[in-house]
Amino acid sequence: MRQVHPELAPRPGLSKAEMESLQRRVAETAVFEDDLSFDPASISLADSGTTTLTGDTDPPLVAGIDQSFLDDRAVSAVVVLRGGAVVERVHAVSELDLPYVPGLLSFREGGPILDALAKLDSDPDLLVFDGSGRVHFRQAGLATHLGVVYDVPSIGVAKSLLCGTPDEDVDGRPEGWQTPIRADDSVDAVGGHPATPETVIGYAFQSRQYDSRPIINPLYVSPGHRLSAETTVDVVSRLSGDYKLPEPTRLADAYADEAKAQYE
DNA sequence: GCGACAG
DNA sequence: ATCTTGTCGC
Repeated sequence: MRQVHPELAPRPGLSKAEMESLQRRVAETAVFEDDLSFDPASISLADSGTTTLTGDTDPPLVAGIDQSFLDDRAVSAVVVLRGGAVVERVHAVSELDLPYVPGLLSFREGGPILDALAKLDSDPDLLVFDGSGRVHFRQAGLATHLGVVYDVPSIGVAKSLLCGTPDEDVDGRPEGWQTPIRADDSVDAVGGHPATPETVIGYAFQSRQYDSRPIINPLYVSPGHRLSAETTVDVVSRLSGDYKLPEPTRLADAYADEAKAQYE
């Protein structure tokens, strides 16, 4: 996978103001509408090989990315799926330069993730990140930032909401439920277009809800790059298996822990 | 000053 | 994110 915009890659040593201005450039470059090389409906977790008889084609390559941490090092893991089959796994251990600061996550975790993605042989059609995409103060969260660097369709899947306002109360919703997340005052304009409450920057999505106890919180999904908010939820639902997190993310999460164990 | 915040 | 025992349920 080649970086189309290496000049926009998160790099260490920038001041807070420089990081924010780089994020504004990323947001200007990002495309929040569908520009895909595959049909979203072809996304599936079913193991479907090529069926010459019907002319079926292989499902798209989807990469799940997640990290685990040791002291001041990050273990970045990437798991690539084609349908429900794992076709490649890579990981990288990198030194962390910055602390976690809300809104600047891509500068702490982005570099380490690029280290892992550089080891990838396959060329994913879609990147699924653990964190926000467009749901971000400058509409340039981790998923947007790295998706733009590679100019590959990307999605952000977060377990909590960074900013924006859900249309409806998200508590105790049934499986499959979803509601738009709209821009609020904390979300900056992009491309001369102000971010108004009409701007849908993501969706709250209840991927799972077990009959029993603890009410499960919804996922907060948002476009990273080259997908609309609507297609983003659709794709995440297609990538959902038996757990709360979409399968690529869940497998990357497990692999990050597995790899981490080798270094401690 | 208050609020409030991905991983 | 990470530190952690037990506990409920399929």
